[in-house]
Amino acid sequence: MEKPYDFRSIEKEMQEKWREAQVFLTEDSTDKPKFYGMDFFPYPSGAGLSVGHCRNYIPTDVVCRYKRMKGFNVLHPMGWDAFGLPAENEAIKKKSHPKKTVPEYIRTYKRQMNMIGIGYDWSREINSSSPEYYKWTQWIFQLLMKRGLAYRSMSPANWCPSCKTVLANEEVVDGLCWRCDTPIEKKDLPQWFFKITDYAERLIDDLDTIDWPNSIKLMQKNWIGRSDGAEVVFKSEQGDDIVIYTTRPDTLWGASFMVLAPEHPLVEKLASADKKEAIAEYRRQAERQSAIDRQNTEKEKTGIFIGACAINPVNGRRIPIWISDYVMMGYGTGAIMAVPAHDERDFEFALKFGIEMLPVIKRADGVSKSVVPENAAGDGFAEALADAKISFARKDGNYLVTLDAGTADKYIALAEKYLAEGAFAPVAGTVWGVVSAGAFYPWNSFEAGQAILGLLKTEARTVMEYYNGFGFLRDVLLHVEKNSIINSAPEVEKFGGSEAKDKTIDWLEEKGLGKRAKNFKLRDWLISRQRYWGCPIPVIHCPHCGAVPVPEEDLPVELPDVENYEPSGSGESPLANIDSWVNVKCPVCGADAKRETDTMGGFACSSWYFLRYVSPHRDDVPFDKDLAAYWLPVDLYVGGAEHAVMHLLYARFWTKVLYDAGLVPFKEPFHCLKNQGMVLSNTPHKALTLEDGSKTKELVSIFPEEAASLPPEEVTYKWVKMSKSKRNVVSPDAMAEEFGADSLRIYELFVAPFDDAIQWSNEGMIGASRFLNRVWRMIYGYMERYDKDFAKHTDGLSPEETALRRKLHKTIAKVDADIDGFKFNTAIAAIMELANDMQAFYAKLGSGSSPVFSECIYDLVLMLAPITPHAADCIWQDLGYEGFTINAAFPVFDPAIAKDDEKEIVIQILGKVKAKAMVPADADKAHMEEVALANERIQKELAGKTVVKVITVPGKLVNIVAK
RNA sequence: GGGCAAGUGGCGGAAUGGCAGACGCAGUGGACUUAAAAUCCACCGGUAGAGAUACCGUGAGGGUUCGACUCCCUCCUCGCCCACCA
Repeated sequence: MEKPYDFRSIEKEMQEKWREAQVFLTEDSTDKPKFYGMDFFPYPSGAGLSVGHCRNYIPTDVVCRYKRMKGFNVLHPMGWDAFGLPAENEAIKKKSHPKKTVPEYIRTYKRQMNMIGIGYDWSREINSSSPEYYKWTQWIFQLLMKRGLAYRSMSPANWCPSCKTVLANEEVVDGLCWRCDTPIEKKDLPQWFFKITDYAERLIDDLDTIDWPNSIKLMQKNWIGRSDGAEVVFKSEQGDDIVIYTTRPDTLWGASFMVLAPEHPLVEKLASADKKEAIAEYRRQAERQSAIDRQNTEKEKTGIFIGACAINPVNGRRIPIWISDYVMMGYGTGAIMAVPAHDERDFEFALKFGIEMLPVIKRADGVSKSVVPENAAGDGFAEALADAKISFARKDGNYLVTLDAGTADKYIALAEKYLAEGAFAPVAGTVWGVVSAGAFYPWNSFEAGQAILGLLKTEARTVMEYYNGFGFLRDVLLHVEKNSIINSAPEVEKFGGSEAKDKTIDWLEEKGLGKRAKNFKLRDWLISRQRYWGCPIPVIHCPHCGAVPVPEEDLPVELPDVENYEPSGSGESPLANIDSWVNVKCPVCGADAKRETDTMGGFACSSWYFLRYVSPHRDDVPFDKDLAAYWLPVDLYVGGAEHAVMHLLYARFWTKVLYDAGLVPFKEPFHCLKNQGMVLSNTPHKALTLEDGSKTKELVSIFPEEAASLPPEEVTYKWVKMSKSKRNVVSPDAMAEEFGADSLRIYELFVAPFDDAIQWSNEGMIGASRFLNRVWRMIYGYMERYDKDFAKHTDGLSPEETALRRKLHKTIAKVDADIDGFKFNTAIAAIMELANDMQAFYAKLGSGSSPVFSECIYDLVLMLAPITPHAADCIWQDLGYEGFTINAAFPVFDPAIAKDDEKEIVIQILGKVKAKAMVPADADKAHMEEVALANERIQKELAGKTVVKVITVPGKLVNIVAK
């Protein structure tokens, strides 16, 4: 039977048949085990689907189809993350309205998803911007309110002046807006927050219970940022309690000063009268500073002394209180003790402002002893350096240290003395500086110390550049202070490292000076957006009753239709202008009241959508409890790594809240998470031109049109992520049109491992297409001879048939394991190998027939079915089978058939391959050894040598150790 | 500055302690064709050699092992994420 591989008509035909037969409709009640496979739902954009999206959806589709064939009841739904900034910004740009653009884009996305053959159950399609959906987003918002997890507070929020809204911390990347790269400002606005911080501990601990990529778990851990330490109460001289947080309570004795955040509430009270004006000015400056400046670690430290002192409770020492923007009000207690000997930032601050520094603390574990030898105090070391002229500067993150010649001589003399005594301590800082520069590796400290002395004595004696020179500089400067070493608490003295820290906290608690405390970098989740296109916050503000939830029977609070929805920038949402909508009666007391006019950020909508899929049409509950208990947690969740700390953290938080409320029986929503690799596009770049016209080394991406207009030498191509804003997106449409959806599917799976980034090129598509064509021709060429009863004709097979059948079953084993393990590239390679063997067999077969060849066709089609479903179903039906491959059973591997009779083993001498030999597959070690030693070639090699040892690995190799 | 992941032919990649380069792309030669495309066959890491073959070869250096792309240590490079969090 001749049938050209006309993928255009075949793919269309199959997609129609699937729709008519409703093959992807999911049943809820079944005896089969369940499998819930899900993709991150996309926000519909005008650019349509890219080949990058396909890299997400195709693998999930393969696994879901495969699971169906393995006997699972599979839920594989899709929906639209339609609310939010991206959709709204795009509509503004196009001078349209999101209510118009979003449905339009959804149609395109859906068409493309169907075009590439993704088997979604469209009867469960959801749209986060439809009232039927967001009614329940509002319902969950109120659940959070009831549970004390949603609150409104006035606070300086991240304000994007371009998007004209506030953003969550997670949405600020390098001080820039995640959507438009505009620098973020601080703005004081009343904002709704979710108390995600209450769940910080659980959000870290439960990571251990889920099967996620380690890198994502780590990112979440770092983002939540748990640290263990203590809160210690210092007293101001006036008697106020100033609580500081530290992770190093064991260094309390080295506290040299105190720093408060500029906004710290006690600053006003503590500051001396003459400093008030300067403090106010400093606060104004700090506020004006954009987040990007504040985050710049290279910048000089700033701060001022507030004219007051505090008393260190452990030693009664009086230390000055400063304010600086390197201490942040939002973390810990907004106050720190500064220990220059142990903290580089404190050290730098002390240097900048000439604050007296206390030296390091003696400890038993040797760590600090390496800095100061036991007998250093009072032996002249400090005195010798007391009148040193030392200058320093920070340069590219390093300290440039200059010693005057006299100081260098003294330093050398002392260091030599210590070295002679076998103590390398005084040069330790120097040693580590140079060691980390790689100059003296792999010497030990003592040897390195001597080498460095040698350097000091020669031309390098006056100016040395230290990498990581903190330790050295600290040692020198601290000893100039002529202070002897300060001890820790006597009870703690003999402990070192983390034990010292722990014991010190015990000691502090015992004395009532402080307590154990944990801190998190995670802040509460700011959910208000001063924008139109989002889920309205279901709250009414009453002058008497405060913020009152809209009664459940009045939900959803529908987003009103407005012509002009663009953000005003006033700090209020456009909804605030609709008087008829805003003015309502208080549901509690009936007084005149106003609706909340802010909307929720898009991440609220996506924090529970995986629950809605189980019962998308229920209008009485957000989700059916029993069905949620049946389907969830999600067995496979696939999407990009860019959501590591946003969506994935929020969804985990909401799930835990629902769990606590008794609504779901699980604590984690996504059992297994996979991140597909990025798709990179070769994108033109040019040198960044500064305002004054000079060009820098930094490259910025440009559009293809601009690249074409520039001289070629000014254009550099770089592989960067596909994004609409760079106009380097490749759409799947052209690929499907030229090569077919099935070829596109093969190519995207085959080109690289699932989680590797790929550099997109159309070149490889041809290989996928060729392979499919070859398989097609071979199967249709044989179709008239195809024997459905191949299983009954397995006796009296020729050696070629046995060999092909063996290959078939080995392939089944590999493909099965590889699909299950997300190794699609090697699964396809194995299928290609099988097809190549079949091709060779087929060529020899001529016009003959073979039941084994029929068996191979049957299993090959079913192995291809999840990967190339259109072609597979077409062949399936032409072979005379009813229905669709997705309802057939995946081929079953038979180990008895796959087993080899004979195996080729490798014979090595001293690990080098010298010969090969065939042995029975189950040959024992003795037999293999015998064969190896009898080998002609080996005999020759061994002539005149003694065999010391023979290593034999059954079925694999014999290695002869001979001298 | 910190963390994570990776580095293998001309290219994408395979092999996770046992024959390095599976599978595919590109390339070279040949068959078919009036010709081209498509298809089929052969070759396809480097050096030496007509050849069989020999030696070298998985970012660099060292180590463990009978045997290392694979495990350990140090360094280099690229990528991603985080970054004044006390």
